[in-house]
Amino acid sequence: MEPVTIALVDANAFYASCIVAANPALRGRPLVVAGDPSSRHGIVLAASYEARRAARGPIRAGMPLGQALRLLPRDTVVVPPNFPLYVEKSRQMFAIMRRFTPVVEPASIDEGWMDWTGCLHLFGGDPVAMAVKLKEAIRREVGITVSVGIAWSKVTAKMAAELEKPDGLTLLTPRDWEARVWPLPVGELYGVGSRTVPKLEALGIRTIGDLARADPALLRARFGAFGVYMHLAANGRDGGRVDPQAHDEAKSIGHSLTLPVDFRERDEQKAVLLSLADQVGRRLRRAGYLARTVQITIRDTAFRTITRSRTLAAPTDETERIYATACELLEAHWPPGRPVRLLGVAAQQLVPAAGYRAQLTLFDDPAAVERRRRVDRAADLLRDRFGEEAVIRAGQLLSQIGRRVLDKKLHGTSLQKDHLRRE
DNA sequence: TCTGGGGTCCTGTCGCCA
DNA sequence: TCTGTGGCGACAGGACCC
Repeated sequence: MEPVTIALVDANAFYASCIVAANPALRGRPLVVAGDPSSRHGIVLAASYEARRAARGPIRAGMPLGQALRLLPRDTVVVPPNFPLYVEKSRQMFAIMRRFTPVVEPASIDEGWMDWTGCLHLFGGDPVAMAVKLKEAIRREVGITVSVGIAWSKVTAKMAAELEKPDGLTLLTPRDWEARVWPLPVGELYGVGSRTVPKLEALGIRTIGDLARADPALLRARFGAFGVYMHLAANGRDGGRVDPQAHDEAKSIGHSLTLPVDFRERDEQKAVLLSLADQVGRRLRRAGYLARTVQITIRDTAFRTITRSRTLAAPTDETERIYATACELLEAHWPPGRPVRLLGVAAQQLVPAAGYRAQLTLFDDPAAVERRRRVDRAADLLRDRFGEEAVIRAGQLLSQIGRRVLDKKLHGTSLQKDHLRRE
């Protein structure tokens, strides 16, 4: 029998819980965290359990705010997101988890896996006793509740945590798996989303149990490697191991922004790209990476999204190069005058900057490289000292777009992933 | 109803090259 | 020299997660 020593800790309605922890007067009231609909950011990021219980239908993250409010009671409190607060609460939560074991793998800002194999003896070998202590410490010190699932692998622990929310504690053994997990709809399995469910149903697979009993050869033929994963996961044999280093190396760094109104003018579009490239470059430099590839994302008024990328002659962390490449991609793939709803810039194919920089001048005019580096370094220093708004690039000022448009969403969200990586 | 922003991983296609 | 093949990187898109 597999040892039951893998835990998943999942903060409940995390953004909403953080707001309540910081403003106890809101406790017990239906509350949703949502962006501003007037700038087309009006979707639900989180809903408190009071709100979910009081609603006349399911309230899900990602739902348009207007739609949610029609289901919610009139006295629902709508609050804007506060990303620095979430980052701080998340740091506190993971610090507590690491007091119990160093083997912690963050999955996102609000959940992470733990491997208790080496520390369970400190709690008399009782995983439930350990989970009780952990939940109590997080509740007392962070002011939020978490659901803990304990099982024998990452996916089984995740499924265990999903069985009881909020403030749950579920220990799942291989013996329980069939009885408790197999009856669930197949879309409840971690990794099976809304696109896959209809395809599985077309094969007569409606529950996780159906999936577990399905012919693995059929699943492989229909879904490839993903089919193999689904079959193993449905049988509780995903084999996932907790890897504390899993997020130490970033694979991409990107920013995107839904514009308050569609932008037609090239100047306006480029001003947005500059702001996004600036943010991406700053994060690259801060994290010590160079990017080989620059990708842009464009979403049109009909919500169709394209991505276009270019691999550079030499990797870079310079704002100006990232911006120039983003502009080239825009010019090459988006006709002038065509309106844009969203723009994004991402750095991919990252390599550590240490030890690489000396080679860069082989590809470029050394004086120009040095000048750009000094501009970036000066801007970074000013922002470190005086805040993100201390430096605005000329291209942004010259455009007709107000700072309001560019700044609001860009800062803060980038912290979500960076803080998961240990310095 | 009117649709955010941050990511990761996988797959298919195409061109290049041995 | 011609043709086939297989590996690989670049590129684009899709699906999923919170």
